[in-house]
Amino acid sequence: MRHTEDSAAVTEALDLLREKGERVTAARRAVLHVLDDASGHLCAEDIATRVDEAEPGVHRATVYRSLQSLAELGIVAHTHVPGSATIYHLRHSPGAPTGHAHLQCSTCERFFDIPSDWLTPLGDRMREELGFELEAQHAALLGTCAQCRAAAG
Amino acid sequence: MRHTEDSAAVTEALDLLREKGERVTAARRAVLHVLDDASGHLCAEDIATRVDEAEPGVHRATVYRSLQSLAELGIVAHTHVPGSATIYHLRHSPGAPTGHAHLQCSTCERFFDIPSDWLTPLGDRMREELGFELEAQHAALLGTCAQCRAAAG
DNA sequence: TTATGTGCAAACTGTTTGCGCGAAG
DNA sequence: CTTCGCGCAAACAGTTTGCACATAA
Repeated sequence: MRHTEDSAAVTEALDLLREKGERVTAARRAVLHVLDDASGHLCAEDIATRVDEAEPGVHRATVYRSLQSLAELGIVAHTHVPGSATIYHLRHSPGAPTGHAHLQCSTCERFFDIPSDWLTPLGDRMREELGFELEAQHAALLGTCAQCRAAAG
Repeated sequence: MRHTEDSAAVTEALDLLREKGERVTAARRAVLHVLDDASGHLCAEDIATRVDEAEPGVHRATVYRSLQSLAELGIVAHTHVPGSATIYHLRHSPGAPTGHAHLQCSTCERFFDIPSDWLTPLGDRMREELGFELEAQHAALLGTCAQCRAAAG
């Protein structure tokens, strides 16, 4: 096991694991570190690659299982991306106080974050008229970004 | 080749194919029939199954390819569904004048349609503030439906 | 006749799972 | 010491692709 210093966010997450009676393992610690370091959003495969750099020998399947349990515990959040891999990030990330929804450009495939509250009026309407509770951050929205629109004319 | 009567929508689609110099084949005709008959939204596999009933021997891969070309021609529309198969429907369907966006319940997996214009204010904001052009119908939104919310308490 | 679409099999990506071993508690 | 997580390999779903053959135009 590697003994890199755990950041505040990671320590918090590990404590939460222990509290819930879950085990703290090298793999889970490594996954948390990767997510903590990552500025953007990473898919499981990317995470596996980086985990394997820090903690060689950790299997991809383990990364998937770790992400699953961490998601169930509410430590990480995942966003489904149409037509490609699910992306993951730490839930109570310092940079994101409100929570954010995800936009993906269908052309260049880049992601853009928007504050969740942009979706609040829509969510309200769905609740009122359909009784449907929207989870704004759970699926990426598609469209075309400014750059690609300009490029396309 | 089967000689079932083509509906107006199917005839229109086939004409469009010819106009564009694309070939009218049994497989494509069958795919269009299935989409025309279908009330709800079907994934490629479902379409393949139904196509095979009407036109035995049509390969799944052909259905995928047909859907692809029909989508490029703007005859069918597809919606990516987080975590499962892409769903397809006829573009200028008689029942859907405005176009609709798709909601999926994460619990029971059922779909709900909402008018695209519910997303117009959000789309406007994205365009103004980010230059991002939202394609509201291109990805399903996730949440929890009234029934499942009630069931969960 | 000739380009385009098709059938088939095989690859591919993203993800899950059954099994026995190993390590956290 | 016991249970839970892990590594591994294999399976899975959804989709795409290279190739040779068939067929719409």
